[in-house]
Amino acid sequence: MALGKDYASQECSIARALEVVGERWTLLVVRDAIYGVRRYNDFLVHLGIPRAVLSDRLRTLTEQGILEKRRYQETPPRDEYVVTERGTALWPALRALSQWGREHADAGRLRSFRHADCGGEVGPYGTCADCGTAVPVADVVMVPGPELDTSPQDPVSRALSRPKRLLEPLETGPARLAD
Amino acid sequence: MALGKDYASQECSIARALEVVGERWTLLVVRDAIYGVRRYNDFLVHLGIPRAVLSDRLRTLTEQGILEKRRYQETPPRDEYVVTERGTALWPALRALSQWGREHADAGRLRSFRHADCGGEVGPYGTCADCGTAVPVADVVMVPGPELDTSPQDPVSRALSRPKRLLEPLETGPARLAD
DNA sequence: CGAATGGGTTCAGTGAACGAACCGACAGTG
DNA sequence: CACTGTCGGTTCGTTCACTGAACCCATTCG
Repeated sequence: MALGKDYASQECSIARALEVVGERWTLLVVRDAIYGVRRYNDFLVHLGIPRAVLSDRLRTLTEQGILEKRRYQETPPRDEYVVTERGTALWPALRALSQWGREHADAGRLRSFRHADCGGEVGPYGTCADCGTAVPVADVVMVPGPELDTSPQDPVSRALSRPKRLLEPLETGPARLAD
Repeated sequence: MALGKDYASQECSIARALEVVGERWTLLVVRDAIYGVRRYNDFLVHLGIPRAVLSDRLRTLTEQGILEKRRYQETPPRDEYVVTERGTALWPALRALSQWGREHADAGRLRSFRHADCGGEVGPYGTCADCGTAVPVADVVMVPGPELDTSPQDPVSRALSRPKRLLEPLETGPARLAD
């Protein structure tokens, strides 16, 4: 961890996890990656994070095998950051934090998560309220709630204010004019 | 959050949660509180955290209603910090982080969590592997694993290296000589 | 009396985060 | 060909949180 020292004295898997993803912004970058954000500029405008910090987090997460840097076009060379299996394994932790935030930090219903197969809501333990199965990340659909701002400025927030299956790449629209 | 700015631009319950518990050390303080640590000095020696930071975290967590400051003796005046319902509600997130740390950050089995009623292991979704029920925090027993240091120096680590039910106060032994 | 304990506060030094500026490669426009 | 814009960064000065050590006060033990 970057802040001065790590949690070396802690014999604890929570501390080990926080050494990897406990820095400021890191979990939000992973969250965005699971939501389908892949490009440097999309992370930048959506998070409002300083460029130097974003570069550092993307590099660290890539080194840790949580993201994978992938060239998606050659001229000009452009890379995207795709979340790996190791990264999607953080989804239960993020979902639990999201749940806690909803119930204990703002009380708003900004987004909800639903099971793609049957439409049931994903409950506090990650299982579908309707069919009871433990829903894998790829089968989760993020649905905007009533308290989510309906007219955000940046294209990334706009793309994330529509229902969207997790892990699928984000279509930010005005990226390549040829579309 | 304390580092320069908060995550104000983020319309996201994960960001709201991280504003409250996302600072360095904060989640480890909550973890210790759930493990049964209650006293300033016990947090101090177990976490190896600077005093000023610990004071700040305890004050902030108390203001947020995650811990409750409670006077347990009058002469001399002594307070303890007890985790509230709002604090124990963070357990699913901590358990998920712990799970990720075990599988993706160190591969060691430092501790495991078991269902007090039937002894079954608490699985990745917080349910008991044996009887299938979603195990509430108070019914979780923390069991030291094979890779945990068996002879730690400080009394808090020693108390936590024996099987122990979560939320129950820690007995650190040489605290009050009259016992 | 002197030493130890519990629960802090204060302070100087360091290092990370912040924001703004800059940069290089390329693409499209006039 | 020059101009403008986009993408993915790096560099740099300032600010601010974390760190470790020292200090403090009330009380209690020997």
